[in-house]
Amino acid sequence: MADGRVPNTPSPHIREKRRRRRAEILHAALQAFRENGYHTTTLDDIAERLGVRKTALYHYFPDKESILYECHRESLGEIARMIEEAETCCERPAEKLAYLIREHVRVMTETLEGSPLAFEVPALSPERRAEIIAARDRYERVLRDLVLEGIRGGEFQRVDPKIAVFAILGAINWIARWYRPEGAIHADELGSEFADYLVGGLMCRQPR
Amino acid sequence: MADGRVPNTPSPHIREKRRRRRAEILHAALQAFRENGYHTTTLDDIAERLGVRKTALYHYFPDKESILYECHRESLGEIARMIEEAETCCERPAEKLAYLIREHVRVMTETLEGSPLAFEVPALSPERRAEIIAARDRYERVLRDLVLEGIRGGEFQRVDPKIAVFAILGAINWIARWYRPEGAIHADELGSEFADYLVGGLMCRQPR
DNA sequence: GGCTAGTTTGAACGGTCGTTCAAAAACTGA
DNA sequence: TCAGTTTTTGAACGACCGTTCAAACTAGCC
Repeated sequence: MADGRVPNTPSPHIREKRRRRRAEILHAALQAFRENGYHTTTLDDIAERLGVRKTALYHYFPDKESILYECHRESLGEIARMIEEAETCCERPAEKLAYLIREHVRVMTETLEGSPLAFEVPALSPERRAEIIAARDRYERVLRDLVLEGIRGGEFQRVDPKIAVFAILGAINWIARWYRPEGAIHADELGSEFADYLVGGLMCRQPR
Repeated sequence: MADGRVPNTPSPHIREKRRRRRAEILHAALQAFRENGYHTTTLDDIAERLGVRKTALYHYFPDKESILYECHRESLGEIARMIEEAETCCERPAEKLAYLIREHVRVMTETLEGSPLAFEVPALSPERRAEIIAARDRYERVLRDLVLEGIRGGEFQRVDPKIAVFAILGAINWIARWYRPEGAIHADELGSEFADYLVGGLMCRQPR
């Protein structure tokens, strides 16, 4: 018993299988959160979508909150990726901003399938909430700097960047409250309309 | 005992006192909902703010959900009043829309003190939820018609009215997520900036 | 001052739901 | 096929919290 054996590191196949199962759980949870919100979805709800008992979930996540937390981390990862891409693919602030809006809308509709994740931050423990909020703040700062840059360059009107960015994020996050994947409004059309509207509202009225 | 006496109708003074107490409870509840959200605030939380035990609340409301429901009704009442005023005080669609946005922002910051009421609709029972959603839909329709009118009159760009209105309401409702009464951003400045930005984004770029 | 109606309280109940745990089942790899 | 590991299960616990209720307290009113 007291052999010096290190716990076996699992085989790649097992590892991969587990990773996929975790992703499945997160996906089921996200759907449940979308339909009922975090607090009213029970672990049974999530488990039922996977054809399994709720106790099985504990093999993958230590508690319910961790499931929510991982959902947040994933979507914030996408946002971060999005920001990097905006740097390389666009030049002017207006273009970058439009790109970020379109991509954020895409994340909302595709990855999250309209799940109101951003609404559930208060459900996290203080430490995790702080982490998620910090990441969100970094994102907001990028957007504010973009607006500021646009104003300084004479492209944008002299708005309060903070207020403008809150308006933009509000419009985007609110998507979770009405968007339905099977609905009439098409996702990429939505992204373009939002980008036109929200960037257009910033542009100076009389060009040059 | 079996005298034919009808249960006394309470005196005006008593009636008024009770009305005020109900309002106090709703106010305390609204603050609690703002800080913790509906599901995580307990009746104890609300009662504690009033220096009273939770069971006292049952003298005024039959259950927790009814408290949330009355909060919704009150704020929807304000919205309805706001719509009527917009009819009489403004002419052109752009003006009406700007007026409604400013007023809605005022309701969000003053009456609700930033409480994210609009986020808590799913917590209501099906019937009540339906009622609140119906009222909200009527409001959205007013806004959509306004946008449509603006487009037809050549004032606004040819956007999808549905999408534009969702963006506007998202921006406004999101205020509850970041606005703090004691914060740096002043409430009426906020309303004006929102109106300028969100109506401006709809206007045709090259006026005549 | 005393009767009545209005208000608050403390104790307790009961349901829901997250969580624990030991045992069973299914799967992996030789 | 079989030992070892991973995954799932069922039963049960326990905490939290909305709710009930009878009793105590308070305020209005003649």
